[in-house]
Amino acid sequence: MAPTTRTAERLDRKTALVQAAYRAIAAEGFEGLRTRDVADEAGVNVATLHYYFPTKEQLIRGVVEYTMGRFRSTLESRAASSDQLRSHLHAVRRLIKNEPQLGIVMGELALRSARDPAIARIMEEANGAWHRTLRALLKRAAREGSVHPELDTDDVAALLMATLTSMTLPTVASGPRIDQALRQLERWLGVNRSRPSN
Amino acid sequence: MAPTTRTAERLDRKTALVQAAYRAIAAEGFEGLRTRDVADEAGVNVATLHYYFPTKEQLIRGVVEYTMGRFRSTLESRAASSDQLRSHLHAVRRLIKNEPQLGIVMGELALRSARDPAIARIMEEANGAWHRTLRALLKRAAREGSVHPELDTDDVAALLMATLTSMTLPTVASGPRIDQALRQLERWLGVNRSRPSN
DNA sequence: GCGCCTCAATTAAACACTTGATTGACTCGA
DNA sequence: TCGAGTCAATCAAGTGTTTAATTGAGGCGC
Repeated sequence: MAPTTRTAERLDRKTALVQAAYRAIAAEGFEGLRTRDVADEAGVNVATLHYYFPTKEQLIRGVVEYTMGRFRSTLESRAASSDQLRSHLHAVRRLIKNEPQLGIVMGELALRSARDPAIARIMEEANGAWHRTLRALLKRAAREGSVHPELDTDDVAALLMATLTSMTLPTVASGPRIDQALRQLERWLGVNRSRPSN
Repeated sequence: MAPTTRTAERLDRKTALVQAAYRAIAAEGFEGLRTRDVADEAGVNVATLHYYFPTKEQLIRGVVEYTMGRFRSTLESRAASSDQLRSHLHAVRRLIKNEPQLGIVMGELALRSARDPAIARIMEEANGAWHRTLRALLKRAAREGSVHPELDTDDVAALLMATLTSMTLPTVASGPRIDQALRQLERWLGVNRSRPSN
């Protein structure tokens, strides 16, 4: 159970602190983020938190990295064949459904990016990559004939992103409407299972 | 310049406080909402704020009402004829574009609704009304032949809401992608101006 | 008109508690 | 012994809320 080396221990503790902060933000928002609570949750003293993260700001940076990493790993899903597009949509939806905290924290970060240039830059970068990924998936699907070849891939990718991003808002994510929205997207794309392609 | 009656004066001051809080939330989020700052911004003493709003919580309630009212007045737009749908989409987009604060505060409220049942209830109610409005617009458009008659109006309405709601997130609202997304929606709906209907 | 009272509105100054950050001592493995 | 890691205790600056006092407009008897 105990880590073998100092370095691993140190990593463990840092990660534990970041994850505690992540959970705190998910539960109470940035509004309710308290260094004491995070330290308690991680089972250490406040001073220990400040040993690893000199300022609260740097702890937040850690949460940003952790959160984006969590999300990125889903985006890089290596689905099999032609319906990569469909599986991508479902993967994102499943991710938020299985871990609602991730959606909430992403939402908090998105809102914070309006006041925090560092976060804004990171989010913009990630969104750019996401947009390119989606556009590539759409182009391939168009080439393979599973979606209409004359779709404006830029615009469709933007629409997919907007819809998926709206899941970070509890008012959207909680009800049944997000599933309805995704279903309609699949219908229009022609990638829904019941009516395979045309 | 001076209000004529006591009641009007009182209303003015309450409104001034609510609007100051509204601006504070837009600028700093709930995280940065301070009663002193709000009072200062409204040009009164902190105690005066608490004279009108016994607790910070009740001040926030005031902001919720104010914000939802602002949004509702746009939803009830009485556009002319068949392209009510299109004009509704544009009205919402224009609203957020002209007053970015509204989008940000709505986003903050949406996130807060995860921890505040009172806000959750209000937002859910508003979303229900919005969904019904959109569905009605879609059904009328289908009857009039401007959109495909076999669309699942529930699902399309949900998709429209998700896309529009994503505008409350700065990461979406700031770039050009939200306009691309809306353009694509109009294309699929068949309500875009360049290719009127089919 | 004039003195007296009432009361809504407003304020300066606390009050009680929180919060991010620091300090200095202690632990314990290498 | 040395130093990375940890903690109890502490600090300065907030932070929502309250209190006690002041102001000034309106009512009323005279």
